[in-house]
Amino acid sequence: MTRSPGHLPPSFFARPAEQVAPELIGCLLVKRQPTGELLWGVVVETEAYSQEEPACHGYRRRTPSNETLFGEPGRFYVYVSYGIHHCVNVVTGRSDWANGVLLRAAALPGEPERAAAGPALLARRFGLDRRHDAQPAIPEQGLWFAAPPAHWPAIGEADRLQTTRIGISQGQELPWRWYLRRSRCVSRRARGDRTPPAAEAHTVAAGALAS
DNA sequence: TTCACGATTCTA
DNA sequence: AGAATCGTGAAG
Repeated sequence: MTRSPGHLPPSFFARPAEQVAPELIGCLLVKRQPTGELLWGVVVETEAYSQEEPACHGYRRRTPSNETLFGEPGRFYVYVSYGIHHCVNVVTGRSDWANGVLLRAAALPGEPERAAAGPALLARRFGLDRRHDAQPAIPEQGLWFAAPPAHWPAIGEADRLQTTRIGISQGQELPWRWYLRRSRCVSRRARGDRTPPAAEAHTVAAGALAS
């Protein structure tokens, strides 16, 4: 079924966003280019959103623009931010329940560290826009997630920092943001995080693997 | 039809 | 710290 090794199946996303979001850290976002080449990056920062809290796009009502968030898990939900930017989510949970994980940053092999440091930059780098909205995250569609290669060092609880979400005015108390501590590709570090941002094992590993 | 507001980013 | 910039939802 899975032609692509490590492909995260739709069932992976059929759980609450706050459960999926931390597990997505370290996974690969992969896009098959028109040329056939693969563009990929390590997900280093995510946020969870859920219908019952006010920061969620599905908090108020179901509309044409947030419809995907209410749909099947395992699809991309792409929305326009500030009229200019695009932000990419993967839908989680179950149908008829607005639930999803925002992809906030990724580390790309052989590219500037901050090329995808932020949700809009990530979307731009991967060339994603509203046309990708509602698209299933499967290899057959050309855009999907893969588990970290088995020979990479496993990411544990201690490698992730859990903190509050960014850029929202409501629901700021919820600790629903996670990022890879050592990564330099994170959009913004949490206040009080004094982890030396020097070590970037996974970024380096990614670069090495690409060559 | 009009208005206010961002799940952001870049610059000073 | 502040501006840029425009799609979208709620109000009128």
